[in-house]
Amino acid sequence: MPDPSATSDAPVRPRLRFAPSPTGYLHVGGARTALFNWLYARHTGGQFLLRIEDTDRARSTEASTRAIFEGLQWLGLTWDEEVVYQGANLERHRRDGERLLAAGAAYRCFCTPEELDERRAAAEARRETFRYDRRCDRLPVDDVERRVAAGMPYAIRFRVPAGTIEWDDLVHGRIAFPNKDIEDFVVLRSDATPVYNMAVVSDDIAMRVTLVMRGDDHISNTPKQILLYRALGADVPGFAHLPMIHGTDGKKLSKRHGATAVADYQGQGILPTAMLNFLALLGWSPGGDREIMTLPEMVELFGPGGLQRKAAVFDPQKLEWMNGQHLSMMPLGELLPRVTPALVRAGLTTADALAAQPEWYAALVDLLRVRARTINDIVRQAEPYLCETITYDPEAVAKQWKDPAASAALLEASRDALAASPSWTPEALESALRALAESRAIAAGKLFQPLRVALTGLTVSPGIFDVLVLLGRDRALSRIDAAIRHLR
RNA sequence: GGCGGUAUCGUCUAGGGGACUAGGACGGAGCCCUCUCAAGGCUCAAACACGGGUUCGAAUCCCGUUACCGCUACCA
Repeated sequence: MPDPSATSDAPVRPRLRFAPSPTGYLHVGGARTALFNWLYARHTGGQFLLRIEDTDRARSTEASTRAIFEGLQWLGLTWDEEVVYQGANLERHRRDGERLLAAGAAYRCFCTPEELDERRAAAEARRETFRYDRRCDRLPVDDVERRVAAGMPYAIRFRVPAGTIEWDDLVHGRIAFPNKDIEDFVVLRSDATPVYNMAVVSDDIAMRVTLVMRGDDHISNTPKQILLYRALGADVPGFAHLPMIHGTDGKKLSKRHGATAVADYQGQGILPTAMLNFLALLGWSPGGDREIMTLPEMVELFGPGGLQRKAAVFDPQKLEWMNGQHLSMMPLGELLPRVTPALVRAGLTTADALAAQPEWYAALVDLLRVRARTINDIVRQAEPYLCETITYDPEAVAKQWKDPAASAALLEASRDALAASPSWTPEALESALRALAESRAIAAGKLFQPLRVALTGLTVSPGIFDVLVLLGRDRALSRIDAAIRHLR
């Protein structure tokens, strides 16, 4: 059996990259871009690479880089190979820029940024479109040499040839830009640092990226980049431009819209798998009515055919609903380790205490998760079962213990019926209480609701018999006693 | 302004010339279940931006218009 990778015509495995700038936290738009790149790579058996675009020294921070790693790790979007730091490749970017000059694809431009600004302003005042007029490209050779010899600073500008640049975008189909609309752009500044498009193309070539998948705000950068690939003699990769994510008001998602960092959602008790599922559906659909998916299912179903061209609005409500779905379907064994730290952080218990009674703990979470949409919801509901004393919710008292004397009497009867039950199981307790209700000719609910307040202090909880069992005989009976004392 | 992109219920979307009286989901309204709250089940309201073509036939193809978004730097 020949090794397929050894044959020269073996298909190239796709190589994709996620290339965030470390200028803040990992936001949901970036997370979705990462997800789509990751899904494509995993689906095709390709590679998913990570590049930190830290060339903007002023805005890049180490904390942001860490936040990106942590966000990606939390989501489970693992990357292949070493992380590439763009800043480390500055020398190559410069060499590639100079290669352009040497090859005659670019020229020296002695116009200063100030002069350019002036001309741009003047053109604008005349209501004309400003485009660099190539004056430096028309400088006589000896003039250029004289200026260089004199140490005059210059930028390196790419000479855009005539023609049209077009490509088949994986999400948009064919996109074309007439070259006349692309001005001769700077690739190396006068301080010899590379400009964004130069650095990106240089790195993507070096990383052997075959598919550039990114936000569609980069569509107009693409023709310039294609020009650079060609001038550098490199293969042009494929492109896939994903739609933006907007806030509820239809504008580009920003801090104004509240939580935009994936860490925010982590803090709200959203599960990574739900976050991923939700993000996947923002701009992609597997077709048909499929909505709830696990990560492996997404990997299997993912394809460029389902990619959307229109910007999507981020709807936190649907995210929460989806999280509830994932909360319910996730194996308890996976859920528990995520709930425990939240419970501990809330000061309701300790990890050791929970570990001491694993079955009880599992039963508790299993009961609570049905009516929770986030892990934080579970935490909010867990207090009556984890803490020794409870507080009575004033509204619950007002509603269910309207007549204290009558309520106390009812509780007393319930207490006796429960205490007399031969076993402390949901079934036995239920028949005990229902028999009591029947003997008194009252609706069972008239018994259950006041009892619920006595047991939990609240008007809402899991089924009353489950609560009774969860609390255990001693604790349940003593809480009823306490409620009776409170009422008298 | 120039260039590019986009346009199906409030939102996410299915749809890729006839199967569309346009389907699903979130959210909303209501009903059922029921010890509360959830979950679940059922029902209802809710959309093809507009105008021209092409075609026997258009949500689907083409062209305009409009609206929205992006880019337009020696930012990334």
